[in-house]
Amino acid sequence: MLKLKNQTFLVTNHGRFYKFSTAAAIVDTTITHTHIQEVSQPRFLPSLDPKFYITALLSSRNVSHIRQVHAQLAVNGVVQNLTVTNKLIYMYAQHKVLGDAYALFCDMEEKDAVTWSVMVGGFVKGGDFTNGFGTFRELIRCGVAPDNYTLPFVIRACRDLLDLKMGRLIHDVVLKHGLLSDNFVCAALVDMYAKCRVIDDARQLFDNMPHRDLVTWTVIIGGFAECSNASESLVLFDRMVDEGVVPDKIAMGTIVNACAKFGAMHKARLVHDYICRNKFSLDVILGTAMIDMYAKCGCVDSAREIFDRMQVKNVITWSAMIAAYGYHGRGREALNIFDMMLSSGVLPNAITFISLLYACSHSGLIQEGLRFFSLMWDEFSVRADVKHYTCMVDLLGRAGKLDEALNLAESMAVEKDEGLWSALLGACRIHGNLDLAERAASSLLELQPQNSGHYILLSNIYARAGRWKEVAKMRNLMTQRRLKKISSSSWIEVGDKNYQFSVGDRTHLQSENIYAMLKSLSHKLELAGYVPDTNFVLHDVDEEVKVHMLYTHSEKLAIAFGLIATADGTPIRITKNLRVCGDCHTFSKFISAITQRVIIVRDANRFHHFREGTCSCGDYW
DNA sequence: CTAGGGTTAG
Repeated sequence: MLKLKNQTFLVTNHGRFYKFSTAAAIVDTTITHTHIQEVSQPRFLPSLDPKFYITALLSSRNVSHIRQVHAQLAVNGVVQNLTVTNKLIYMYAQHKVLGDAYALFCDMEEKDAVTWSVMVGGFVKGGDFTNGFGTFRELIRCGVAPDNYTLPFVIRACRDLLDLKMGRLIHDVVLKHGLLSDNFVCAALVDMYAKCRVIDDARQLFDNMPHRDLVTWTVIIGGFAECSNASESLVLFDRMVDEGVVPDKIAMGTIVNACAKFGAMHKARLVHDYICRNKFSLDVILGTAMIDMYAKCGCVDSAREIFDRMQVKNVITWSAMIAAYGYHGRGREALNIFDMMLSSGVLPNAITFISLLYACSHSGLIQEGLRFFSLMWDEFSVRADVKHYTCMVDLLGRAGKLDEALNLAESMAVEKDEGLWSALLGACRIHGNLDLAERAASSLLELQPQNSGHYILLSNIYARAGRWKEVAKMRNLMTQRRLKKISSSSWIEVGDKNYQFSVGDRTHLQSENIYAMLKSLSHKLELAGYVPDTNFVLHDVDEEVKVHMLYTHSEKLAIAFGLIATADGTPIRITKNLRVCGDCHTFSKFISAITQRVIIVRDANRFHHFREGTCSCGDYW
């Protein structure tokens, strides 16, 4: 061992030098492992029982502690012990010192299965997927058999990267080594397929598992929710409980999220009840999820109750509550929560400000919105990104300040995305600025060439201006590019059941009645002055077909079903997984007027209350 | 000595 300058130590091991700084080189091994500490002069003991080092590493609380043990190991030659070195690599990786972990890994003359999985896992957990895959490839190249520890890590990397192609390759490796029977491996595959939205493959693996454990259940339940299959998600949860698998708080969090996503109020109450009965603590994650669930089921006051009862709140909790008030059009209360947040000493982040600015725009709080927009950088060093600008464009646009909205968008340093152009387009709706609308729509088309809605929109803007050549061009482009339909669903809850409708849905048992209801309504709607906004249908189809197409929106189907299935006086609550088109809003407005029913539409997490032909919530339809 | 699922916005 050499002492360099007076603070640095070099320790040799197998002819290789390890460099340690002051804190690193010193371990007083005469005292127990819990007392690793700095002393002025290093005192080294001869090699000790590997177990000692393991315990020392286990109690290391920071990188400097790990380095100290490492130094001691190097001096005493214990580094050559596989178990100890593996643990050392593991600890370095845990503390995200991947360079040191890898240096050690490369130095090892002999590696075992643990060494490989610790290294692959270290890279993947640290988010370094390239090196994670690289190390895995190296493992294969060295003729080592991948095992049930290593594989979940690489599968997880595929999941995080949404790399389905690689995922399928790894799936083959799993089959080749007969490891599908391992729950960790299989659950990872199910999760990977679900996150890549190949839910059928996930389901198939899941169904073929002999002993499904809680994690796999959680993964598939969350997977179906993520893939917008509400009924399967909720049903699977019940099936899991029926089969005697006891959910933990993570599983509860998953089902809470499913309820939030689908606005499944009845189920939400049951889940809440289950959580109370089984005495789950309202930890910060589950509590926050429940706030979100109640808010997205339309019950912002229940959300607030949970919020008030939570002992620990983090920035996500506060942001969720602000967002909840925001999309219910209760802007003042959202601002109030923000003030409380600041008083409690929690710092807002970028998402907090998105929620806050949205709350302002949906409640018409123009001045406040502008104030927060400048304050976020000046006082909280949160830089405005495109989402914040979108909120501001929305806010100014709704207020009729189209020029200011445009100026703001122009002044942005960041690139405009789809949401920003949509907000500008929304602003154009109010003030009919054709040039800007055309620009916005063509930008949308450029950004999302696969979204057929943009083509139709632009085509109609041209049609309105009588530019038929361009209309034809749009039509041709659409056929050329063989566009996928954007799939959109609506959910409605009647009693304790949830019903899902997709565009043009005829699978529902009461389809006949639903379409008959829409037909019988159409006359009354017409009398009331409802003119279908054919903006959202292609221009060169027959008028009759057009009107038919208008009545096949998932939301309208759901509302018609709601009129049939619910008792008079019950508000109809619809949840939609995409932002609804303008005509759906107009439609809802007229339906609420002629039927005297309250219709609550939730889309893209915004709530619109239609009562006797009016819409609250700062919407400009 | 190694392993998995969960919170806000979009």
